[in-house]
Amino acid sequence: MKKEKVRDRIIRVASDLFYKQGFNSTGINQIIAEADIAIGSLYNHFSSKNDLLQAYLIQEEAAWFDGAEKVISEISEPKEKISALIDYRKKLQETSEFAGCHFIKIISEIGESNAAVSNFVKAHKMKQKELIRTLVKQNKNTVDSDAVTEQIFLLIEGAVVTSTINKEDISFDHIQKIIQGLLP
Amino acid sequence: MKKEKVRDRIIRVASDLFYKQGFNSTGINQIIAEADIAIGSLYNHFSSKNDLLQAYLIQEEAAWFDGAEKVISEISEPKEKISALIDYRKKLQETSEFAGCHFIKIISEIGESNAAVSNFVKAHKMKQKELIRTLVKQNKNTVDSDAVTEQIFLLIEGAVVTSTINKEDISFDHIQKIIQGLLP
DNA sequence: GTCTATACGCCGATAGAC
DNA sequence: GTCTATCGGCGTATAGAC
Repeated sequence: MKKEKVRDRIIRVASDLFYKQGFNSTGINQIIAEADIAIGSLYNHFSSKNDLLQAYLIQEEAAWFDGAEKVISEISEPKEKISALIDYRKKLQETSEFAGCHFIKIISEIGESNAAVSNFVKAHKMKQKELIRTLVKQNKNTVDSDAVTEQIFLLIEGAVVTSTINKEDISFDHIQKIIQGLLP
Repeated sequence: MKKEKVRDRIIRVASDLFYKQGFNSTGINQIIAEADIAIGSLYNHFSSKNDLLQAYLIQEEAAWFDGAEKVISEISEPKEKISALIDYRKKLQETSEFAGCHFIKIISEIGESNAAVSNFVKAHKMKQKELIRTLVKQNKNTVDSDAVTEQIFLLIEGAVVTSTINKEDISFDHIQKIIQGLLP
């Protein structure tokens, strides 16, 4: 196995800290200490903390879709693919100890103060919705695909924030039932 | 009209800043500058920034329920009360320029680092859900009140976070239709 | 109970040696 | 390309005068 590159280690450490304790609560000094590098090395790879934030978001988006598509591709029935997508979100919450959605978190924290980040998150959520729409349309006899897509998307978002606040995953079980009832 | 007390002015200014630019991004110095007081006065009224955070959350919860109950009490039909509650959330988003839910925001920012805050937010969301449950049960011929309550709650939470990211209120129009279709 | 002055530490970022 | 040393500023909080 190839040795992990310095840049990758910085992103990995920073991602973990940004996610677990928040972007503003994570200092450069903590990142370099946990990554076991000097501050000069960090600024050799990233021009600013903001630059590191963007790398973090790009990496998390890639990981999110890689994981989602892997789960979906293992199943043939569209209706079951949608169920698997919800289980995927549920599992992400469980493995992170209900730390929540990376993208909702960062928007909650920085608001509209950084347009690049706002736009990235907006685009990310749109891509998530389009993935749902694709699966809904693959499902035969769905009456109003767009309305069903919207409802599924909103229920998932609601379940994610609710499970983050309550530190439990029962919301995902609720929406599984609702959504399976929605689909023919 | 009675002159606004210093303590109230501090809470008002701090609340606005915590909401609009985030808790961690708001410094004590900014609060005292905008409230036009000295730092000694702030620490005379609040023992720490954390103490001020708690006062902020308590005040926002009171304001939320005052506003919700006012809107609901003006209507007699339970089904229309639920519709009015959704419009209330929509209006809150519009008047804040889609700044989002105070409680989801603070949890996203501080995570589980402050148990008092986590528990307060969890209890607040439970109260919101119980308000919905009361209205659902008042509506005649609802088949499974608890399941419908859960679904309405999750759809509203999903609409709030989605409208915050997209800076638009169309999600509320979507859930109005869905929820009106759910209720007999 | 409001004020000013200040303590002490961490913040992000840069300079320049090697 | 990684390192150490250091900058200027802002963070929360306290002391003590009035």
